[in-house]
Parts: sequence; C-alpha cells; structure tokens
Amino acid sequence: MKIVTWNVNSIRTRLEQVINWLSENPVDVLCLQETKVIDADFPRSPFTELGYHVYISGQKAYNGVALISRQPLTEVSAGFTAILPHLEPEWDEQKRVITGVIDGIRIVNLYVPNGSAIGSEKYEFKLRWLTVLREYLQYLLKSHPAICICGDFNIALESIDIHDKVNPENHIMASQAERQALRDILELGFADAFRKFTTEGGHYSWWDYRTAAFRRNLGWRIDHHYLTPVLYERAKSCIIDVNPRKLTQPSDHTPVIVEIE
Amino acid sequence: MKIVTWNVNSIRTRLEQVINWLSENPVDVLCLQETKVIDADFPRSPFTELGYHVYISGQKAYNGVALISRQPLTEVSAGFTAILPHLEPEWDEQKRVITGVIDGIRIVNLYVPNGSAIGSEKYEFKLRWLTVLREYLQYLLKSHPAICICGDFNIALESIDIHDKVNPENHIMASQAERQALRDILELGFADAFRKFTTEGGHYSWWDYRTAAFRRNLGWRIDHHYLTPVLYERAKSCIIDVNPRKLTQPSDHTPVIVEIE
DNA sequence: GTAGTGAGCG
DNA sequence: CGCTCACTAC
Repeated sequence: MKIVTWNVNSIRTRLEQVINWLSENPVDVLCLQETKVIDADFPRSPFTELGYHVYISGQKAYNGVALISRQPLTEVSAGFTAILPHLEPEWDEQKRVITGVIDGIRIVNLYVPNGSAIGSEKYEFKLRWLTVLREYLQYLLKSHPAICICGDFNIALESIDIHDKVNPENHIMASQAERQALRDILELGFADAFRKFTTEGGHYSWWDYRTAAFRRNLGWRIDHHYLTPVLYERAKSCIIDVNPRKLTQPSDHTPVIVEIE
Repeated sequence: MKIVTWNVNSIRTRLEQVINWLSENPVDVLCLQETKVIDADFPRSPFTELGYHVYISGQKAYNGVALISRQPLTEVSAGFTAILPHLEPEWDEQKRVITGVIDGIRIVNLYVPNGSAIGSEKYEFKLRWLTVLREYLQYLLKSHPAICICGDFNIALESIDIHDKVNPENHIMASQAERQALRDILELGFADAFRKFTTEGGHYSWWDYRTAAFRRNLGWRIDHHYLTPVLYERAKSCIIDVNPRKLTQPSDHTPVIVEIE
C-alpha cells in the first residue's frame, strides 16, 4: 500500500497537476494539505472519475485537508474534537486534521500550523496545537496499533533536513521548542519512515517560492510519514518525488510516498 | 498593407495568443487596445524578435494602446494633446490614443471609453471624449488625406451590428447620443471599411464573457476601421477573424483585419 | 466571466 | 513568489 502526503497549496489551482500525477501514480491513499476550499467547492469528480473516494475537511482561503483513497475508508473523522470531545470547539475552527482507516491502518493527515515567526502569537498557537495533537494521537493509539501520521508538519527535526543557508535554531520550523514538541509526539511510539531508508541529508520536500529556492535547491524536509512500530517494520520504501515541483505553477511542496507491505 | 485592430484585454495575459496569431498572420500593423500595462512593463521583445517595431502608450490596470508595425512608423504621438496642445492635460490621463504614419497612411489607434451605463458620469465622459476625438481628427485631416482610424469604438452604429437579444436604444454602446457622436465624426469624411464588403448582419467582433455570449453568438460589432475616401477606394477586404475568440482564456474581442492595396 | 489592484499570509 | 480575498471595471 502506497500512502502519499502532498501540500498542494490550493487544490483548485493545482487540480490538473494533482490529477495528472495521480493518474501516473495510482497510489492507494493521497493525503492533501492546504486545499484552501470549502467542502461544497472541493473538486470531487476528477478524483471519483479516477475511481477514488474523497473525504475532506476544508475552509475558505486557508488550511484544508483531504483524504483521497482508492478503497473506501472507515472511521473517518475530521478535527480533534471528534476524538477528544472535551476540547473547546475552537480547536477545530482551522481545518488541519482528517483521519480514516484502511486495511487496519489508521491514517492521520495533518497540516501543522506554520507558526509565522518565533515568539509570535502564531508560534505559541503552533506549540499549543502540537500538545493537543499529542493528546489526540495518544487517544488513537489506545485502539490502533497501526497508525501512519503524515502531512505537512512545518518542522524539520534535524539539520540535515535543511539546506545550509539557514541558521536552524533561530528559524521558524526548526526552533528548539518546535522540535521538542514534535519529539514529544514521536516518543508516543512513531518513527520517521523516510529515515528508515535514507540517512544522508540534502533531501527536501518544500522549497520557498521566493528567492528561487528550488533552482538553488535551498529546501527543507518538512513533509513526513511517522509510523508506529508494526507499520515501520512493514515500510518498504519512502520516496520524495521532486518532479511535480519542476512544473510551471507548481505547489511549493512536492509529494512524499511511503510504501507499506 | 494589412492593418489589424484587436482589443486584447491585457497584453500580459494574452501575450502568447497575440504572438502566435501574429506569427501566423504577419500583418503590417497591429493596433492593440486595453494593454493594461505601464510602458516600462510592456512585453516588447516578443514583438521585436518577430521583426516588429513597438510604439506604446499605457497605464496601470486600465486602457493602454499599442502600435506594432513591421516597418518603422513616423510622426508617432500618443494622446490628444500632442495634436491639440490647447487641451487640458487631463484629456490624456487615460491612455486611449496613439497614432503614427506608414507609407503615407496615418493610422489612429483608439480605445473609446466604454461609458458604463446610459446617463452615468462615465457615459457623459464618453460623449465629451468623442467630441474631442472629432476635433483631433479634424486637425489631422488638414495634413493627411489618407487616414485609417481603427480600434475598439465601444459603439455599434446599426442594429445589424448587434445580436437581437438586446434593445439597442436603451443599451450602452448603441444609444442615440453615442451613435450620433460617432456619426458626427464619420461625417468629417470616414467610411466603414467592413461595410464596403459585407452588407448583412450577424458579424461581430466582441462577445461578453458573461452569459456564454460567444457560444450563443450574442455579439456586437464594435471594433472598426474607418477610412478616408482615398483609402476606402484602396480597401481590398475587411475580415473578422473569429478564431482567437475560440481559444481557452481568450480576449472578449477578436481581431479585425483590413487590407489596403 | 475575466481582467486588473492591493492587502494578508507564508 | 504565489496563493487567498474583496474590490472595481467592462
């Protein structure tokens, strides 16, 4: 089974590229982030016409996540509060979480807040959001030994995940507090699928639109699959497909594909 | 000699279509309207690389005219005040007029104000603008017997120039006052090149983007070539090329080509 | 419906 | 840089 994460930066703008890619890469589950569209306007039919099932949680202009699955998913839910009813409903105003189960694997598709700048209000929100995510995953782990969390984490855990033109410690997406918050989550029992197969640096999944970052390969690896041990064992490959980033009018992110046997 | 008028509705958005058309139709002079770009940002090189000379008068966001000529033009000037220095400079704030001479023919490329709605302030401006245009042409006629005025006139003179789903008299671009203002200009000594060759209706140069007007052929003939007698005699054809309007992301106008022997 | 602008975001 | 929105124009 192939599970893909791809921040498409507007599904309406990127629809043709996503459909072309999916036609050539008929993966099992495609996890999209930053769809930037309300559910009523999500372009479902191009996916259903390819034989996929579509599960979405979107809003106007910002955020938005989607699960596109060849087989129907079960136990689909959007947001934190579906799993953690005690939470304030405000935690689900931003559409950043959707989950479903396929073949006994719970897939959690995430769009982690960007955080803007270290110390900003949005930064503090990002850190709080990650503590809620930890609680959410902790709950899911009670009933699901096989969990794949994937998405745009907006965090690079190690310096080899970032080009060397940047001082990680002082940069959003690489600060101590962000990395620690993510490590606290992984300590629940998740491992980075990509690092099972690739130990060297220089592999990135996002390049800033500005400063010709892609041409100069000034990238970051911030799109991840984190697997519980039973799945990590079964992981057969984890590949970043750089090609979509080379197209004209690309997303700033490119797809990452994990294959689980 | 072939002289073309084409309201391109943004030369930056339409550049590829215009260049493709010009490559396949290597006309002598291409008169563009609604270029919607300041002179510094006009895409000159695609035209110069085809061997054309470029003369422009543009502004930000609105209006803008250009003369694209295979041979260099002489006596090029933009605006009314270059010819009528007594006018208030405000008359040239909107970039709607450019003229130049080739082979003894003075070409006047116009983007007549749209007028918005009958009775509006913009409507009154359109009518006043047409009286200034009359004065401008009257002056030019003193020294040039061979004049071709062409462009987007935003006026359909006869009911056969408009599809029949509209009540002309009450419609902007067809009101009595607009038609009379244009007739007052033509009485200086200009004749409609298109009507030398085609007497029947149903030939249009503009279709509203809205209401699927092109598919239903609900068009207007508002892009014209008006010729002084010496040129009218020499006119060999006047053709509306509907094909560019059929492309994806077209201008709402399509080119009109007059051939002068 | 399809251009343009400017602001907000990342 | 490239996406959103809300606005304006035609």
